[in-house]
Amino acid sequence: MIIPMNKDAKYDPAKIELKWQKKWTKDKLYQTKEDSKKEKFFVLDMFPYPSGEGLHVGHPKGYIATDIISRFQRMHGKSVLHPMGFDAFGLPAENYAIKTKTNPIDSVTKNVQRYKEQLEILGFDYDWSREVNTTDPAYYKWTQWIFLQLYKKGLAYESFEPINWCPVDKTGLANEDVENGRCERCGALVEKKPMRQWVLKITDYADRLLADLDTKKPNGDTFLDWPHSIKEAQRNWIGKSEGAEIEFTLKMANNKPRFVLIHGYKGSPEQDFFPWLKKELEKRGHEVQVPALPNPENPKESEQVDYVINNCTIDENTVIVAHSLGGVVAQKALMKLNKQISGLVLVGTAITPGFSKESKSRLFHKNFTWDFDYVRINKLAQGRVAILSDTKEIHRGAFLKDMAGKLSGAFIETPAVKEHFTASEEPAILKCVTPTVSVFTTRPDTIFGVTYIVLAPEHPWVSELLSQIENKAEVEAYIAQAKLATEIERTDAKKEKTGVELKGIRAINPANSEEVPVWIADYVLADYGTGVVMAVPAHDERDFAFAKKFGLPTKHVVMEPITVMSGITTFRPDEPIVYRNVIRAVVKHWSEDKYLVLTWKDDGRKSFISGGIEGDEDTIVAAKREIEEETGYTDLDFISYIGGKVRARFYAPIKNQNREDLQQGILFQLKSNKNVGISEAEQKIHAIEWMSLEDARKVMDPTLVDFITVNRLIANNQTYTGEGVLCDSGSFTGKDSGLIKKDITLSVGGQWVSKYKLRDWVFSRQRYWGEPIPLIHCKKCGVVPVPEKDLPVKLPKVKSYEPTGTGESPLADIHKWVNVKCPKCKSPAKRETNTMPQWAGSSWYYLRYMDPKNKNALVDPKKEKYWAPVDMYVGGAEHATRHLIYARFWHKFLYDIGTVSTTEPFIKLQHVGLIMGEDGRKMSKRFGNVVNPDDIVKAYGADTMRLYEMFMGPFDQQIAWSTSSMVGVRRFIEKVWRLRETVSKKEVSQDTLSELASSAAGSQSPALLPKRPSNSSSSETVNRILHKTIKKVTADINTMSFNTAVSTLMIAVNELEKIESITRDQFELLLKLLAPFAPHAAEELWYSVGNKTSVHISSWPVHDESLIVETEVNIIVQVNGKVRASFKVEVNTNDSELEARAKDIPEVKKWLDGRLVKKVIVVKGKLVSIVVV
RNA sequence: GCCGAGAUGGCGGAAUUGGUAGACGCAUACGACUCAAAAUCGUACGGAGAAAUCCAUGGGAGUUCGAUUCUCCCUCUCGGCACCA
Repeated sequence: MIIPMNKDAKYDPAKIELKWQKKWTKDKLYQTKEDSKKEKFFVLDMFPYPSGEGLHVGHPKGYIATDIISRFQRMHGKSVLHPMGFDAFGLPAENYAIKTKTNPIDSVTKNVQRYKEQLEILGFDYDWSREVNTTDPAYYKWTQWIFLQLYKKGLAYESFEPINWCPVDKTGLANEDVENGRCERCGALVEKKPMRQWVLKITDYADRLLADLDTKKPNGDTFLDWPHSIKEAQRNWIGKSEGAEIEFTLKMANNKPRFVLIHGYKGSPEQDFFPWLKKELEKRGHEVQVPALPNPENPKESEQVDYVINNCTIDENTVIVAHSLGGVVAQKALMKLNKQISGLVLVGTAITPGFSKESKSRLFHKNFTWDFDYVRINKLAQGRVAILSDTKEIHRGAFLKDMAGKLSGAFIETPAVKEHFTASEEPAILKCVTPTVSVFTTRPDTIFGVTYIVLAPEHPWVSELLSQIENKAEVEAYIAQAKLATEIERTDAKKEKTGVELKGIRAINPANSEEVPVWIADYVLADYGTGVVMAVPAHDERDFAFAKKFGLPTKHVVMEPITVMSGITTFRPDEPIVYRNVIRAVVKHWSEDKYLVLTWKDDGRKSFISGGIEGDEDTIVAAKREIEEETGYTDLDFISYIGGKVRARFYAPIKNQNREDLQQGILFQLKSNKNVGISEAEQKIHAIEWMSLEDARKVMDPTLVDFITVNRLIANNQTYTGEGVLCDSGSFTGKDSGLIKKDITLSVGGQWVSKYKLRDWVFSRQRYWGEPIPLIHCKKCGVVPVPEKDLPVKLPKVKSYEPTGTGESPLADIHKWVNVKCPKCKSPAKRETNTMPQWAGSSWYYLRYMDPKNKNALVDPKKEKYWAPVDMYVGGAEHATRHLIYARFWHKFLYDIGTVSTTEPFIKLQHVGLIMGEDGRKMSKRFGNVVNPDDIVKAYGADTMRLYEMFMGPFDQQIAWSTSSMVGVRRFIEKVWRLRETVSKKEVSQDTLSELASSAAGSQSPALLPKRPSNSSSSETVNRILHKTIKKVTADINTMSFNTAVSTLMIAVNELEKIESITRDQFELLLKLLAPFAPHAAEELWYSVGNKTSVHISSWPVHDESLIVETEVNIIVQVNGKVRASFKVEVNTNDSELEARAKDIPEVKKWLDGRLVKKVIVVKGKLVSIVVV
């Protein structure tokens, strides 16, 4: 595109830009040092990935901004660190290598070179002596070092769990690399594949990553000055939710063990927990025997053992639970019987005569023998042995732990309700003998509404229970199918729900002891929460959809907040309330899509049919009765209940009483128009009408229950997921659901916990072009870290980069490299062949800029202390939940091990809005809308491009490129150029003037343009213009409002242009303001007026407020809020005079004539607002 | 569905704590300069109207002397998350 430009202009960027770039480099103008006398400023760009395509015009936008900030801060006398580097490991370079069979090192070197050239022509002030490259072994030595530290702290672990696998790129992916079930890089559908991999425990840092987003400074500002949207995206990604973890006991229909409960010394079946445990077990359908052992006060071994053998049924279906000395009896009986049993639970049992903390000797010490064949006991109990120990019994506990070891039994240490398990209820024992599953819920308040529970198909219990499931084949088929489905298929919320009931297993709701069915379904995710959901279809949409599909019941336990009626039915607070259960019936026409609506004759309100339920009358019967009474229709079918229960409080005028109704909606359909008529009394009260639901919605009062009902019918919304008042919830009935969540959790023995959506970081890539993971696998020693002195583990050259898809990277074939000696035992071992993901190197690169050449440490602590943290970080918002989370995670870890001194890496973050193509689409080769910065610089100059990108619009906003609009900023620079000629001649030597002329393009002599006679050539006017500009530009750079900063400069130049001449000092002020934006032009002009050192190391001007103050202000006059006139006045004119002046203006008088002035508002220095009637 | 950001002339956008809506730039029109063109300079530039004046910041209400700005509801656009219990 050809844009008309001033060919005669003396401004020729091609002549000056390269010249200054060379000089700045030669002078090392931008090399920076740790200077303890100066304040530091660390301004950072997200470093680029050098692709083969080079930069397009959108990439430098952020770099221009940081360059402006960097120069601005340098001119403030700060020591500025503004570095640049390259992130070059990863798939694009590797895929290119595969295609061209070249070593990625070569293409990376070439691309980096090209990128640097493109950056250099824009005149950035990077300190290139600090350049880093993630693929440089001297750099990735430290990436590997960080991995080793993570490994040593247990934060890197080997896992064999199924992970996201991209079948095209043939590598595992982190959760963060998957977008909507597809590989973020290539778009292929991601599969679940079990795979050996290295995983970083980022979840250990979830809480801190979340909390520090909001950490406040002492002054109340948040420590992280980040865009709200990025913080929010991170919060979302971490996904903390608080809720309850509650245990549900499972009950099996088959394989019901029978229990023999054996009491201890001085015990009996009526004492301690025995009666309660017996009842609880029987409730679950178990047969229970509790023998009363002879002589409990003075027990003898053989007497008690024989009693058990002779009086109890002990076989392979028997579980023996024995308390205290009963445990000895049980073991002895078992040894004597020598028969297999189903299980043995020893509760606070006795082991030797000296087990108790009481030293006094007891008779039974002698009457019992204290030898046990633990191996045999374990065998007889089929390995199912559990030993319960009360945490309060420290002395006994030590013995029990030892015993558990010998018995190879489960040692369960738990606080008993009463010491030595002597309370009347000891839930720990029950838990031990009955299998339970733990559910996670954020709505424990709805627990009374649970009608089934659902396990994830992968839940470990499912395979454990398989033998006891009646429909085993069906369940296995479902699990197999769930495994086959891709992530995207499984997690599609719109998909119809699937699932299978585990027949023969029931779960017991701990809130009300109700038995509910147990299902597995793939809508429950194995790796979130506990992998088990308590389903409350009445108050959760997913549960409802599932319940509806499989015909599971719905139970409402939360009433919607009360609806408060008005008018004739306004509640009368002083009178008593009658509480009722009420039906609200909607009756559909026999042939049309219309419904019965009543119009109340007293106040004209419209409602559906309603009436109280009498006593224990059936709801449907009550509804039919009311329909007949109020409308006369009798021939109807029940269709369904409508939504949840709604509570309403109102005054019933007909009955003269206050009421609080708990309303249940019911839908009926008429089969015919059969009508028995209604009583005269009813006819007087209301009229009947047929309406469509939409019409009914329009005429019903939005505050009334009927409105909720009709909305539900229209939306077909059957669940109420909000908070409200509980009903049918035992002792919690009537309570506010939002307030008792924790109480209800504790009451069912649950705990209040936090869960996160964030998953651990899958850190292995089965690819070539990445940092080798510095570990060695030894057959004897297992996984052995590479000693730090042997770092870096260099990536070897290979012939084929093709990924293998086997779970190993192509490195596995480089035998020379793979086969090493174990660092520990020196026997033959193999290197880990997985490499690190692309995000590894970028997770800490900002630290290396502080000390890029250090061979002994990642960063010198002194240098780190000086430069950290990053004061300003600019980059794309697309990194919100990957790079920025990973880097924060590593940084916090490095803080924990003392490598860095701050808890957060980036204090201020600003994201760049994308530059789109001229067609509004993303700039891409594919669309052919890519604009190359080199071409733009050639045509307009780097300064024009810089100014234009800043002027386009708000920095963080996405805006389309427009080459034709660039001419405006180019004209602006030319204007500044011409302004140079108005600088008073006597202040600048002729030499420099001619020097400037000679550097100009073309040979035509510039005709001096006729100037308008200036309205004031006084220095004062110029100073006012300049100082206002200093103030605004300074403020705008600080808030990154570059577009208005540029426009402010334009305004200033437009104004200065009108003035005949300005002084050199004044012109220099302008150049300083321009310098960060257009560094070449500013430098050229700066030298041209006689300076010998760079404008970029001059000092930023400070505005003088006294020069800005205007003596005259414009006052606007409003009449009834409309602007009618304005006048100029001295700044300090007082209110009454302002009012008088305003009222005196003819244009104002016109509006005041014949009207009464009601009020006058005077805002000093701004306006007079007159209100008239 | 949930969370976040946004919607202002032909176009990109501006507007301090609510106080003259449309700064600055592009495009357009006219004029000056020129043989002419380009460039430059000047003038105009939201809509309706001859004018007075009226209407205009996605739509609708509200608070206020006064709303682009504050509150509520709705529509649309962009970004993030999404069967997260």
